[in-house]
Amino acid sequence: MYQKIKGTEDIYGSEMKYWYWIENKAREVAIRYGYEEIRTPIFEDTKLFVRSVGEDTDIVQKEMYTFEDKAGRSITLRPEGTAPVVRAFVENGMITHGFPQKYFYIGPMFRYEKPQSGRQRQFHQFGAEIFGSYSPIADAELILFMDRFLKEIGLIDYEIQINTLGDSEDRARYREALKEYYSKHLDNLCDDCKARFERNVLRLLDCKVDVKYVENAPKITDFLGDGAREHYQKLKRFLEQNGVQFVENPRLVRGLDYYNRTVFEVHHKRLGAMSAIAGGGRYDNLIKEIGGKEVPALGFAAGIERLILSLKAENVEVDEIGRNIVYVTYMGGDDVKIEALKLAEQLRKAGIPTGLDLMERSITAQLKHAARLRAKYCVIIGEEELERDVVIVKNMETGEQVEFEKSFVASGLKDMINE
RNA sequence: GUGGCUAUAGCUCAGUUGGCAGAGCGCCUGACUGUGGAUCAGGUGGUCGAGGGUUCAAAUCCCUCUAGCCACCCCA
Repeated sequence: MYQKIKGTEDIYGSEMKYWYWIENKAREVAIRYGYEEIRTPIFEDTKLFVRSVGEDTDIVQKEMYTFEDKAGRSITLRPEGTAPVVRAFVENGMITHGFPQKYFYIGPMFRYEKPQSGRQRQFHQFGAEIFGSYSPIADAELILFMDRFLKEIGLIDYEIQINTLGDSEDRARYREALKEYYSKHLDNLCDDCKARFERNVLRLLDCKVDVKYVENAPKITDFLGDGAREHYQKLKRFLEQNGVQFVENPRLVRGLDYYNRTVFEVHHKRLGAMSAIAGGGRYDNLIKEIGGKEVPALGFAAGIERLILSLKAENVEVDEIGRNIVYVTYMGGDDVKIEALKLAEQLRKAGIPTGLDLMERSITAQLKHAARLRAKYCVIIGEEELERDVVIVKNMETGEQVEFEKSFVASGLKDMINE
């Protein structure tokens, strides 16, 4: 027997309503905020991700699905959504369309990680990007949009954390200071932190073991230049004045290298270790970095699987996916079956979701099946009705039955459904 | 990648010191043959995750692998 690949999921049945719910809300809210959908390929040139996400990041170091195609090109299944959108923006000359530009995407991402609940190797993200604005009003609007989306899918129990990483010069000075500070304690640090010290000092702030050193470590806020400081203060004020609940987390460092200034993460309080349901920030240098002009940008991405876990944790009721409202049942020979097919077709043409027995079961079994599908009405036709050009319409809630002349069934049912 | 727990029917799970593989739910059929959800009766359904080993005998004990879950790592 074949088994699905580790870390992948078949999505069907009672799970599907959550996907419809989130995807529909995502599209609806994004369009309300003036975002256009963009669909980029699922794989890209490996170099795009190495360059944008960062050579030293975990994603590039150990999590990418990279392979050679038949012509020897190095291809990578996208581990995140921003780099492809930026590539498309540059490659298609979208800069000529004027600023700001706002795009959203929904689709699968791939990272080779050890799976557990809320972490798959193929997972799905809803993300959004804004191109062109340096202003903190853009940061504020993006976070408002994300917050609005989370609220409208029904979530309450989450926390938005924000931080600033300053500009690259600020960060360089800060890194120096951190190195100096930690070099004194290097022997006492955990093994992970010793490695981080070499690879990425900022990550030391994330450590849950060496908490006592983190507390006394220098803070980025003391190293900010005027521009970054002002940007951060304005953003906080804009958010506060617009009723966005957030907390500052000076230790918030993100796993992708392209961020500067604003970064944020959203954590759901009822999830376990995989509590980050969304995250993002500003990346003013990325577009230039991968060969475009200097265009400021920012964005966020939310993990759909984790949103679903959050919805379930909060017992949010989501819309059921519509099923058959009407079910056509019949008893008799081929003449009756032909008529049943015609009837079902007529109803469907009229826009009514209609089921039809395909199993040639007894009328009892057909009605039983229709009841189980929670059809509101059954159309019943037999030899008798066929001869008289009528059908029976049965209300499945009340049990009432009425006869309809065949040509009026569709309009009659429509009226009954809409009342 | 490291450590721990787990894997039995479509789903949730029971299966004692090794001795004929079970229940509930679901699904199907029927309850005087042209009328549904309740009830009742019957039925369908398992390579006991895979492979090997020990044994007269393995779902049960041992080994390897695979997958899932939890924590770490990191992130969506």
